[in-house]
Amino acid sequence: MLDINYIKENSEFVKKVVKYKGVKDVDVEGLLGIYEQYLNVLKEVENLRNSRNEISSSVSRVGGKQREELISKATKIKNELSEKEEVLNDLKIKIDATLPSIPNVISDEMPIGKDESDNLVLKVWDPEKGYLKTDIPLKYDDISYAPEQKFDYKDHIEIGEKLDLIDVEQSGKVSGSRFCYLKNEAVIIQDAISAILKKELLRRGFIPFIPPLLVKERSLFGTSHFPEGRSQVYEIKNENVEEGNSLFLVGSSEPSNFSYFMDKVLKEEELPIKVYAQTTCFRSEVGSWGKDVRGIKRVHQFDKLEMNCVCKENQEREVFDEFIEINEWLFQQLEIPYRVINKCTGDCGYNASYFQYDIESWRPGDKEYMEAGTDTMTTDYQARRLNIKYRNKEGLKFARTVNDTGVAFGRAIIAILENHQQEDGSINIPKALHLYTGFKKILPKA
RNA sequence: GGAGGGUUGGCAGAGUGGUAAUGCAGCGGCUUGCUAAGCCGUGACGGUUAAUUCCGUCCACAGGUUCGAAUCCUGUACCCUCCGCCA
Repeated sequence: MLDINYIKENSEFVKKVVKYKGVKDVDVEGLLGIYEQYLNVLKEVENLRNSRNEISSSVSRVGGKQREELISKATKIKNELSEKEEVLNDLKIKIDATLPSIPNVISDEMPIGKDESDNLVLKVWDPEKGYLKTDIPLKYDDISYAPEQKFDYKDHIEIGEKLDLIDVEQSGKVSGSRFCYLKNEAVIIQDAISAILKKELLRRGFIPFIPPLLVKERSLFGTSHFPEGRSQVYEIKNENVEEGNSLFLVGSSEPSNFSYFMDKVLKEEELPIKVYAQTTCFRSEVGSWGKDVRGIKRVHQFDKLEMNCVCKENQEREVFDEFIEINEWLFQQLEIPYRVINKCTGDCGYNASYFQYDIESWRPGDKEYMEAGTDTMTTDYQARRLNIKYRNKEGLKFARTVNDTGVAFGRAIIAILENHQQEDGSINIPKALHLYTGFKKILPKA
């Protein structure tokens, strides 16, 4: 959420950002108009309250007729006040309904563009060649630099079925479309990736979390997943939920993790606080019917290790850079070709985004780069909504938040199966995982 | 599922109808001959002002009663204790 006074002072910039991000049904001028009205009524109300308070405090000091007069005077003010307060309240409700839908402003490093085709490719890495020379500006849609096909590559679902790693037939019977059973070595690979990443994160001073996965509305509002992304979220609502209140299944542990700091005042010296949480995530995926229907790329339930950071002003860029460095480190460990993308205004996810990178891994099975993780700076946009503050010499300040997909396991497994497949149908396991998998190869079943 | 207690500033903790004590921490200042010190100031948010000016709001949240509510009434949320049931 933006500070309304910031919007007032930077209205032209905010209006531009709304346009660049393609956010609909947001009227910045209208909001500022209502705010002006609100301030006018607020002044009247405060003046009336002042008179009432003055009279009231003198009532107890006098007696008799004088007292009667003061009380009747105060009663008159009281009636006038309640009318004005009603007007004030209505204006406040309008502001509260509109203000959260104003998106965060953007970094001057964020490219301005309509959709993903305007994203910038920052760097490309290949296990055999290392970083590619990218002196020519690379277009998002141009994937000519992707690794060469040495034989006829299969996609992960074909590999998964053949090697008995993925079963989407039975999950269809059990739970419907877009679920899966992971089996055998696929599960062990997930555990191994988890192990090497957690080791690295602990070395870097992260705090491990196991957070709640069912949360109240406030948490999802706080990270700006609500109200915009409400349809993406499963609502748990029946007589078994306490006191009839709905709970929501998180689509990422980000809301749970940041909500740990909700309504807290942190000490300046304890920042930055970096946490990670490996959790199951649930997404309804409405509106993406027909897209990525094959396999486990886009499913209703998947496991993810999320990295989050609460920090102070001026620390956020350093954290953002560390997060993407960790993402790159992991994919290099897994020996998977990837590229790093600077997301443009039209494709930068939710309203909180100030600056955002994606890491995309190569999928030889479908000949595409696939989003594997997102690193986002949100300034104090989420911290305002969650009321996360820290104290420094100047007083209380809103904290900054940075979030990043440490690893989305399903997609990492897709990348490993597809990139490390051999012509004989086996899969080579990246060296970094050997200690944890206990095997170096997945062999075709007899 | 049943019964009871509770929620006050960053933290601790008074206050039961007249407008939020006190201690600690943090921050600012003074003192530095009295010894890991002492003294003074300082809650948050909003509006307003030349201003460290003035005003308003805030005692979990939302209503109500009252000239006036942390205090009385109603509802809700959350925490704790005990009983029951169960993993």
